[in-house]
Amino acid sequence: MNRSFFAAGSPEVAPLLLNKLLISRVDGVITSGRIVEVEAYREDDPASHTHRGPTERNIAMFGRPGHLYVYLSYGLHHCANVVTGSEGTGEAVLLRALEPVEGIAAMRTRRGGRPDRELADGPGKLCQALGIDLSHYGADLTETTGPVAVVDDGTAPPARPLVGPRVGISKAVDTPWRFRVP
DNA sequence: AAAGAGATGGTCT
DNA sequence: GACCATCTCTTTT
Repeated sequence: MNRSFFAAGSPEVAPLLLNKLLISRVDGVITSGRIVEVEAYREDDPASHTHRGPTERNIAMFGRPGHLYVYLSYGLHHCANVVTGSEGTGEAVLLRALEPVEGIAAMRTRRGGRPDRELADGPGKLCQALGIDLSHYGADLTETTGPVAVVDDGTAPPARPLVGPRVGISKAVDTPWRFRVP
């Protein structure tokens, strides 16, 4: 993807990320999935990690767009975000679900032999399936030779994405910034 | 089918 | 010391 794609605000970029591919190359294994569910976050948003300004954890969200923000959720799971907006604005799009495309056998192994339907249908699950963790913090997603990348394979985003409230948050629960492929 | 609870550790107050 | 941008397993309808 061109870097300019990521320069708009997270609520604008989020639906455009639908149907893009997320590709990882970890331990020499290539796995990929189509992005089918996302959520937008930004600094003026009480539910965002950046709402109280830059910290060591969230600094990537204030960095250049098109890079990866990863954090540890509930001490157990990793969650992957695409940084958007201009540098310094503190916004990102959380990747919530993928439809597995490539390397499905490796995903099954990483996911402990769970049913295929549950390989990447959650933010923690997709990171486990693709092998994404804190070692990929800040990775350049526009660099296709890097460990993690967002790629446009020509599939257009849905004309009418499903829109709804975000999940798993306790503040700004009514802000409709979750987008899904129908 | 739905609801509840435990796991588990970093981050921020 | 409280609070999580979650997942899985167990228990209850």
